[in-house]
Amino acid sequence: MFEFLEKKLKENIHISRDEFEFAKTLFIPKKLRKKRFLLQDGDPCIYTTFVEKGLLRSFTVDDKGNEHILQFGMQGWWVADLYSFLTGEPSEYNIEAIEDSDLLLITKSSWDQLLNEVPAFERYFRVLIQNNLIATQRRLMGTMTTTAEERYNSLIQDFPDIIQRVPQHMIASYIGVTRETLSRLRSQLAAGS
Amino acid sequence: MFEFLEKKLKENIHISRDEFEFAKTLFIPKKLRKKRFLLQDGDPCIYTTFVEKGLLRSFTVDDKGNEHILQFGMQGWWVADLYSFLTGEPSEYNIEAIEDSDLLLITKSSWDQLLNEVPAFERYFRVLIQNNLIATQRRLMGTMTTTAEERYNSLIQDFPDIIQRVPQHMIASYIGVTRETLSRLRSQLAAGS
DNA sequence: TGAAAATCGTGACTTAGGTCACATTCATTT
DNA sequence: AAATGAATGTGACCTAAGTCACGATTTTCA
Repeated sequence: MFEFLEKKLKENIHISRDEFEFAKTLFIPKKLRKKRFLLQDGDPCIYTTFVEKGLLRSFTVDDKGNEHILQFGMQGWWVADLYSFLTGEPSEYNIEAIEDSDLLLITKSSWDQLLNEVPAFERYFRVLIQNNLIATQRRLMGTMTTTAEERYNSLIQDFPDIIQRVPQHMIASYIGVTRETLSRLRSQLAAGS
Repeated sequence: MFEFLEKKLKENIHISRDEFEFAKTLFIPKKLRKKRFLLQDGDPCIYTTFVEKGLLRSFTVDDKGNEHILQFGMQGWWVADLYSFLTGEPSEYNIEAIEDSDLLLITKSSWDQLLNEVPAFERYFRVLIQNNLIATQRRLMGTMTTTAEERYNSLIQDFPDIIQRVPQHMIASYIGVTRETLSRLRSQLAAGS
């Protein structure tokens, strides 16, 4: 149940066996079946989630009922609404399983305890958040400087297998266009090659 | 020269006098005059910068020569191209002073030293980056869910004084529209009230 | 102070992507 | 196996924002 978490931690930091055993006591294993929700908007995001296996997405729903995907959470990734997790305020995001998933949940108080008692975790999360910030800044600038087609191509470049695992309308809502636009774009790409 | 840095640190973490004195030795004070550059794209971003006084902006220039602003750096903020700073790769960003500014620069190796020798700084930067990530995620979702007008209103809501200090075409390139679009938008807002 | 450079406004036209509507295929459940 | 719902494709039309062009005003700095 903790294989992938252990692997990911050891890629980034050095922790002792005792520290890892302690960490394991703070996580809550959970299986989440496809199409089930881990978080619904309006509720506070009380867990940060590590994906041991499967695939999640976090997304908002706007006034017109359109979904906008903030993040796909693949194996080895962390998923949460950070703001709600840190403040306890109601979340504006939903988190849903795209595939049957094995998750490791940790509450805010356990997380605080982990950071306080195992300084290596403080560093681990700093690096994690840092990389996430870099990626999010890239994506933000991408929406300002590139076309929908370029963003689609970047996505399949960066995450080739996501196309196989995720329905197209979710890809569309991740790159920031409607499903119709992505559909047309793909048929143009297919014709042009 | 270190007044504002000290203030900002003490808002977030507890550090001893000795630790702060040590930290001070790692920073390089620099005055940067209006319109001068701290970083030009193509060069590696060798410093992370704390703004003691003044105003910076970081921005990219796309193929057509249009500028896109990632960040304004006001008093008490940190500015860098994180990716380039961490990896040493050439930066795709420029950092320029919008006003005459007093800066505190720190190199990667000094920064590493600071994080290793004063654990409170590890936490300080984790929290800083965390808040930046939350804000950047908000801005990203904003570009997908809101109109240019709403983004403009949010900006003047969040940073009322920025309108006075920054030329309009930079505001436009921050919210992700052309200067013409922002100009028209403003005259509509003025007419409608 | 006087010339050069920035900045801003605005009109005419173009365009990428959105909206709405309907049809088809594919998957899921009972 | 039938049926319901999810996912995709595609045509016709619309709209927010971009592009290009020109003038006017304001700053900057030599």
